[in-house]
Amino acid sequence: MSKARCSYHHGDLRNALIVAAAELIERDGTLDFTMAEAADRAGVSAAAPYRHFADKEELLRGVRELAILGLGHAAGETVSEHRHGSLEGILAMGHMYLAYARDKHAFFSLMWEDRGDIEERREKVAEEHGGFMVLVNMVQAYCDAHGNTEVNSLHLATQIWSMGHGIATLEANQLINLFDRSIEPETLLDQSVRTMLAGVVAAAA
Amino acid sequence: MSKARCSYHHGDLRNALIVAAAELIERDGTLDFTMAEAADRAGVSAAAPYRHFADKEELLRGVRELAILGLGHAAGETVSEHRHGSLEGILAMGHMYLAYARDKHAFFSLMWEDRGDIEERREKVAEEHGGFMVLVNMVQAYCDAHGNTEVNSLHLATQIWSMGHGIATLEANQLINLFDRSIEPETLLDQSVRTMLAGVVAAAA
DNA sequence: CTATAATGTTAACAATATTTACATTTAATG
DNA sequence: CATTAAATGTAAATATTGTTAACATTATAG
Repeated sequence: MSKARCSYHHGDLRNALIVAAAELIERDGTLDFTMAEAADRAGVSAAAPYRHFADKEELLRGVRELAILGLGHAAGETVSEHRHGSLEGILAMGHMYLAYARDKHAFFSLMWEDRGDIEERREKVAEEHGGFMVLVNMVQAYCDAHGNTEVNSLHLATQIWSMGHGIATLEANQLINLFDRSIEPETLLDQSVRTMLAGVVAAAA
Repeated sequence: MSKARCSYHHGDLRNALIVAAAELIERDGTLDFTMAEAADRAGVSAAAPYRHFADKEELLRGVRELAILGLGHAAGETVSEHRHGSLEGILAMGHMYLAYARDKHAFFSLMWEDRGDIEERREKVAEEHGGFMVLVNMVQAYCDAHGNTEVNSLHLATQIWSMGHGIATLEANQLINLFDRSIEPETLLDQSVRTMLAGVVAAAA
């Protein structure tokens, strides 16, 4: 039972469908692909997906997991490229986030878009907490290096995440530069992160 | 041609449909209401809406306008209740934003959720720029009052908006307190806004 | 008062998610 | 190995919903 297309049975349809759906989402930039097309792309009939997913929503959940993993992976890459606890590392993390939101836009929104299954998504993100925890550690290291042991790095990291997330979503809706076309998302983010971290350093003095 | 239900003609169907849709969205917390139900609620047949809206998307746009206006109105209320240029005013603005996102959740997401008509939404928001401009003015006044004439208040206001927006959307997905249930969105926002504004004051010194 | 534009109605239509009844393969069991 | 149950596919039918078409009624301009 390898991944060969013996004839009748697919062998790994569940994953094939998730990948197919992901491709369609990337291609069209929306979540409006049809089950039939995803099935077709995986080489099966339109009803086959229902052997693996209760409904389209469940298939989307599968894709979402993929997206969450992808972001977590990118976070890992980023942190490995910078000195631990460095300002540059934290800023790079922000840039990675903005880039992901831009380049994998449909994936990015899928991750947060509500479809009633908030609790389930929350669990997924928590489970694959690598991404966020990486940031928390970087922030912690930064604070340590700057002599502030008082700061709650989890709170501070959450603020940084929020800022990045807010900028990313407003940018996606072209609202970040509503009244000033020259605004650069990365600049805006860098600036505010610097200010927040400077606040930490100042408090330590 | 008053608002009486003479019999055949409704008189103000377009608005009635927008209100009906808004009610359904509030009731269910999703955008999945059916055209038929909205029409029914307005007392007309299922096909009638198409005399006023090309498709469901266009009706949604109508509701979105309502939501944007509502937020702008709340911003006006908030600013009028606080001393111009005061820190409290800016913080209150943030609290209002978080409250709106919580209390009118479906409206809030509808405002930003992409459905391909980003440019159109961008225009709507720009048109009804009251809300954001109110914040820009408050920030400007704050900076003036604290002797910093260098700061770009538009940039700073955009950062504050982004932070509020990020916190609001992460909270909506229950991610703001993923690893620390005790985190309070308003506290987090207040704290970061204070830090950003303090940065401005420090730079002026 | 009449012609026309607006606005509603009912009855199809079309696209899609989903279910049903049946087919084929795999895997477990004796 | 033979048999059978569980998985996994298929094709055809169903249900929901957005949308259009053909026709009816009202309002309004001239």
